[in-house]
Amino acid sequence: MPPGVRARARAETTRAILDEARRQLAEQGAAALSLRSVAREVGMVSSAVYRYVASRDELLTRLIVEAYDAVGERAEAARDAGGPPREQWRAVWRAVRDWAREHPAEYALIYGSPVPGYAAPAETIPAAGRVGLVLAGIVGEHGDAGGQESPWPDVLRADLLPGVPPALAVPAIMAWTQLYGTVGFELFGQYENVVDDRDAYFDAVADAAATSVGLD
Amino acid sequence: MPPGVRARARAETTRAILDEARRQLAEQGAAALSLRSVAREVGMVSSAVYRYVASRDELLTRLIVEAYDAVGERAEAARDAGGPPREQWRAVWRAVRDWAREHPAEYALIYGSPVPGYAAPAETIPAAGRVGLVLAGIVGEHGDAGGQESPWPDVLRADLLPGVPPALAVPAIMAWTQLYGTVGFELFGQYENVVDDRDAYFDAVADAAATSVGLD
DNA sequence: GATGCGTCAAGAGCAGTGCTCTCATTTCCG
DNA sequence: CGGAAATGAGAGCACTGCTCTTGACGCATC
Repeated sequence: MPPGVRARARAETTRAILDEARRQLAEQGAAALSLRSVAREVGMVSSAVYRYVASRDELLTRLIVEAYDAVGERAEAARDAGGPPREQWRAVWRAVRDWAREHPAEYALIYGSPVPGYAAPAETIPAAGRVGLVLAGIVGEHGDAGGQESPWPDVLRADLLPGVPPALAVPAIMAWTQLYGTVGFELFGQYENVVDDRDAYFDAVADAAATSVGLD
Repeated sequence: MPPGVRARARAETTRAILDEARRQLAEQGAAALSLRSVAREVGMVSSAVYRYVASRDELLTRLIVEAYDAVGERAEAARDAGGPPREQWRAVWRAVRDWAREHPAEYALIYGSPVPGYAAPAETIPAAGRVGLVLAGIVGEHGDAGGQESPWPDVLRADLLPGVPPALAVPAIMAWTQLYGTVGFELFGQYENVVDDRDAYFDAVADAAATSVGLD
């Protein structure tokens, strides 16, 4: 069965709407994203857009999933480029940072303050975990806990990071947090007049984090 | 000269507007904050509010400054409660986290994604630095660099953290970032299904950070 | 091949927003 | 006391998300 003219047109229109929405998101941020102006730009009347997208919130949800997937893909590609563990780790960190700097509005959408009145629906959850999985994978494969008992309290959900030694689980979560904290602070201007050489600082943070999760 | 009826009324009206705005911010978030509904609630017509607040952005700016001051005050109070350095450090961390959990919308306003189209004006800068100053103060007073050369690249603005040993400056910035990263992740739901015991986890992070900046 | 079902775009309309302008009233100060 | 400044009210503009109705079109079935 060929998709049929109608199905094809629908797919194309949907794509056009999402693309235009992402464009506007990138240009003016999530709060300024307007269904009406997306419609205008795509060349239809606002009410017609509702045939393709149930609401403004649903449009945002789709953009969120796409963003999670985009950064996740970049992180996975960085990991797959190989090299020694520490280099892999740094490559993934850099990939996240680079993606964030290329797509600040999308980064803000997924890691910034939640859009008010908007609760992330379930379909975003798997996409949201991809970067974390990549980091956990590196730690699980190459992290050296030093053969010690875990000095950390037992605070994580069980089976959260399979393959990661218990003594490295908490450090891994801390490192994951540090990654997004650092990228967020840089992106949202908190390092203005604080950190001069952002590249070098970021690499230093990545390296410190690598040490904390037992790489090398 | 007594302030006069007019000046007093003006101060009261301004206060009422700001209070109502903060209430709405707390209840529905920054994007849902509407000058018109603030006006309604305060009991005047929307155009009259513009006699007190130049624009919605200016209203947000005032709320931002008040929020920075509030969390800064709490952090200073925690430091001033005394105790050994490590305890002081943890108290400040907890103060920030507690304030954030009590005022999530305000926290999101100052540390979340910037409201689109909104650039933080200069008057927010001093207020924004208060918590960082508190942390830097503790490190400067009690941080022990171990007498070593700084293994960190020279990436920070000169004279940024007076009194802090050079070897501890980068760790201090990293710790400051980690604090807000951790609080933000908890607040914005990234630890959902990840970290079970948030209190214990947070204390563990605070402790690790304390060690990294040479406390004890 | 004609027909009727379901999808689709368009338009009008509702309630809300930020912001500006005008106008009347009130308070203050010389 | 009278003019100047400050204040509040109202109308109005251009915009938003979203709903409902109306008319046209593609397409599978009879």
